[in-house]
Amino acid sequence: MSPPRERADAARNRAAVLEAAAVLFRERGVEAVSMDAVAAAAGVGKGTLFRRFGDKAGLATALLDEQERDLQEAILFGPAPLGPGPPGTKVTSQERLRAFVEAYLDHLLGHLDLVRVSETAAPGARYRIGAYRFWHRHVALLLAGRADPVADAHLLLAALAAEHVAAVRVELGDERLRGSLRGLVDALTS
Amino acid sequence: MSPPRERADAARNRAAVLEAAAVLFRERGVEAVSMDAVAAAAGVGKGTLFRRFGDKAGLATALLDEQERDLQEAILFGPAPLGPGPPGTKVTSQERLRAFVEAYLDHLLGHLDLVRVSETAAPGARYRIGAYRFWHRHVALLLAGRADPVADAHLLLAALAAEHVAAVRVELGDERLRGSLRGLVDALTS
DNA sequence: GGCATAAACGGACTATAGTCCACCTAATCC
DNA sequence: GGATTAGGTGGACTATAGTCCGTTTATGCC
Repeated sequence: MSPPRERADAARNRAAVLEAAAVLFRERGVEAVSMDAVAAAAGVGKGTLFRRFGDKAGLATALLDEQERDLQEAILFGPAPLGPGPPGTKVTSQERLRAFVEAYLDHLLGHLDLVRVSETAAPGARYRIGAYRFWHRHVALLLAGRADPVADAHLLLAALAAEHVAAVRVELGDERLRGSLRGLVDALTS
Repeated sequence: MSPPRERADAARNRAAVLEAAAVLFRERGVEAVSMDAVAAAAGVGKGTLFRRFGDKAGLATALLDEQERDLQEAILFGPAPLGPGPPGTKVTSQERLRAFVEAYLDHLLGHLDLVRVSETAAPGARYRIGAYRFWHRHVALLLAGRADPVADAHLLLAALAAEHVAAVRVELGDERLRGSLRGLVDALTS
């Protein structure tokens, strides 16, 4: 079974779409850009755009993919406290969880509109994409001491939903937002 | 300044729309009903429907209004632990918060699709509607012991967002969902 | 009752997401 | 290099949310 490679025209168009979308989103804001506009700017038909990315959330997810990979890498293999550090490193779950929340918030606040679209375009979209599963698994592992780490991990991630963070940020500002999340981590790992 | 009363035709149409919407939503599910269908069933033009309710979220909010009023009444004036009870009643903030979360979950799970639409139709819709403000104020008062009750109240309500509850419920079931929320309340009021 | 007016009405209109399918082409095999 | 074909392409099409504005009507006043 030779792995069926991606066809050259497909690869070209995928790159063109991502490039065009990145530019348009930066110039006009994610919300204000229609899928028609992205297709036109990429020199591609609507059908191609949707076949490849499914919907606007899929396009946003694809654009976020690279940055999220970096963060995921750092969590799995990077230095403590975000990552596990080299073998023998001493770091508590609480420290790692705090570091995760900080890092995730940095990531989120840096791409808030994009994440928001990727999470809210379709109902339940957030919970189906691979990234959520990754964050959830990581947090659940760090909450191993709790009665129901899986449920509690969802709870913590609810407070990190783009929609929620966007709304609360406007009212309270970044600092109080960060503070309350630190408080939550502490409350869950005390 | 005599208060300008609602015109008779307006009142009639408002009632017709709410009635028609309630029936259609029950029969076909909230998601599957278009605004056109609601307007047609109510014997009303699209313009009238949108003028009055703004958008689909507004319509859902109007439908929820009555039930939410009951809950709000019970919180403000009803018997303990959900309400304050008669003067002199002894009830802790933790007890009242637990009761609120239980009662709100009952309400939410009973109208999940409707609440979901009311919260997610427009970006940030959830945080602007009056009901959210009410729940937030109530929770913040009960969290008076915390360093930042306002921020922490948003945190707790994030875990009660319809989108979140709908997704987690499917994975964990109602019991574990309730359990994790009880755990959060305890963690925030310890 | 007739009139003035502000409010409400409703359907045509626009914009956008997302689907569908007839056609095209890159890769493969001989 | 020509035939084969899986997969890709793109634009016409549908469905729906939401807007606009000319027309209608309830209401208060004379």
